[in-house]
Amino acid sequence: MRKRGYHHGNLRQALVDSALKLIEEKGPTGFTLAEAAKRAGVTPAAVYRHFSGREELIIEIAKQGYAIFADLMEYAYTSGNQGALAAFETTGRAYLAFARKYPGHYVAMFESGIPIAADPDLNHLASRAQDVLTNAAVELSKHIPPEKRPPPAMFSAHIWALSHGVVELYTRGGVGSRAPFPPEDLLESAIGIYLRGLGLIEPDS
Amino acid sequence: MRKRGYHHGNLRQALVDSALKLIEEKGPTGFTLAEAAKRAGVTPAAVYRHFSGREELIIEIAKQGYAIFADLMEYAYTSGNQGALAAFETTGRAYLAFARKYPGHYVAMFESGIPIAADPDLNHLASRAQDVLTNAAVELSKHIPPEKRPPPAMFSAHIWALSHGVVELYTRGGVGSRAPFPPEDLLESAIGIYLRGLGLIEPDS
DNA sequence: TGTACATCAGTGAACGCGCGTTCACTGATGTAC
DNA sequence: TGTACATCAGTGAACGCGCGTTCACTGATGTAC
Repeated sequence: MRKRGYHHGNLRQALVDSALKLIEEKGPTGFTLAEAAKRAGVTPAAVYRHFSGREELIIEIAKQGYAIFADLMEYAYTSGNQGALAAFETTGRAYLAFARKYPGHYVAMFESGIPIAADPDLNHLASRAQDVLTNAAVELSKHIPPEKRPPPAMFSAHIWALSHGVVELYTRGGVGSRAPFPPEDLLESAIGIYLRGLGLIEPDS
Repeated sequence: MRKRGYHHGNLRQALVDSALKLIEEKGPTGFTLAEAAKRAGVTPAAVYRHFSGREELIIEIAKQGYAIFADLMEYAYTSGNQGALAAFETTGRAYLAFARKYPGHYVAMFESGIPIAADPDLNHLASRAQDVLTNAAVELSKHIPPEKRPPPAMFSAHIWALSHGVVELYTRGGVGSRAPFPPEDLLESAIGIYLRGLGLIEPDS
């Protein structure tokens, strides 16, 4: 129990929380201001004391999502006494773990259609998340001979695209629902093959 | 000009077409039955002569999308006198080309939230599209020593996920809008590295 | 400690809107004789 | 070829609904004296 403020306590965060639950339950479209307010035990009009409108609430969720995401990725990357390679693979796994554990945030970040440029803070937080991935790529790149080294930003873009694709196609009831591979295995094996292609894993190991 | 039927001619397809335009213009959420009917020059109620409701219209669009998609991929794969490797890369490029040329279909297929299992025809068409990719993977797999060959279905799932991820993140105004790599380059280089990891491209070529 | 006052989070009612869907209908088209 | 009839694609009006948003308000909380 946190310290309570005026009437509700912390309505702003309570609204974020019920919006998250709504998104998780009903998908990206299933979120409405009215319903989120109702779940927080409050009149729809009360929302406007804390947000300028529907979009700003979604932006707030995306912001919190990017913050958690960046922390999680950074922690996965730096924790443990792993080499650059193992650290990179841990980070890949952390991506999927995030998508699973924070589906509402994930939707707000990647499927809600909000333009990241719309808000400076959001932009900054998204950049930070991207930097974590890119730094991991830079670190790992040092083990590749310079002449066959791809730009680290491209490197990390590849991994991000691959991870996102796995999440979208194979962790929901989409195209891949027939395929009998757990998303985790799918992503791990793909990253393994990719890193081998970069010469970072010995062909025979 | 096709042969005209009763009053409108071919309202069913006209509705599909205006729905597609709407999705392309306003995103996945921006499509409504009422607006699609209006654009087709018809009352909203007329829609119900051809579809049981909103969802059935979206399903029809997805079906047509999967049919075009499978044709396109198949054509890309079989056309030209290319080796298995070149054919595979052409197919990857065809994926992106489809997403660009048929954005409305793409959205209906992958972002509309309709469960493929909802309609047997849809399911069948989606399977066909998937089979094209998997067959390409099977063919290419023959060049990999059996003991290090991944299951072809996994192989093709990797490529599909990668392609989808590139489309979602880097062809819209999303996270990747900052990254200065054209999606086509991103996908091509990623597939190249991946195939090298499978031992299908010589390390030094 | 007690009282008067200012603040402002949340209320409740109302709004205009566009949605998906229904229904009895009408009138153009195709068909049988 | 001409007429009578059946079909059925599209109409127009209406529905109930929930949405996002606004507004004047109220009453609990925090603050000054």
